[in-house]
Amino acid sequence: MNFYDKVYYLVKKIPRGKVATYGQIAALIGSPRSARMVGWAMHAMDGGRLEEIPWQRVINREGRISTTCVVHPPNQQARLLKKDSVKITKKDNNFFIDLNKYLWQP
DNA sequence: CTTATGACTTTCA
DNA sequence: CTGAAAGCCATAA
Repeated sequence: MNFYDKVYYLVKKIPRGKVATYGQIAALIGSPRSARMVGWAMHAMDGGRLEEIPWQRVINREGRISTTCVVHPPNQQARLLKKDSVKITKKDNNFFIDLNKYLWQP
């Protein structure tokens, strides 16, 4: 099992209505300092993966969406989260999530 | 093998 | 409190 597969496996385990941070995913994998790789894994997965993996539930430590990818715009992530019954706070063209309420705790 | 880069995090001024 | 800088580790070239 390579790094990506672990990331995808964990991301798929995030229950509906919850979110997780990059650092959290990295820590669960076993490399607490590989948060950037988690983000990279998200970027690397293209095509159908986006539909089967809840990538929108993975956010940065501030509970903010920090995608720079033009094909995965924040508004789409917000839309998917809204489907998950997650409350989104819009602020300065950025979307924030209340981690105290929605953070996933395995 | 060495160098550069990134959907991050933490620390120091 | 705010902002800048370094650290981290897996991939790609």
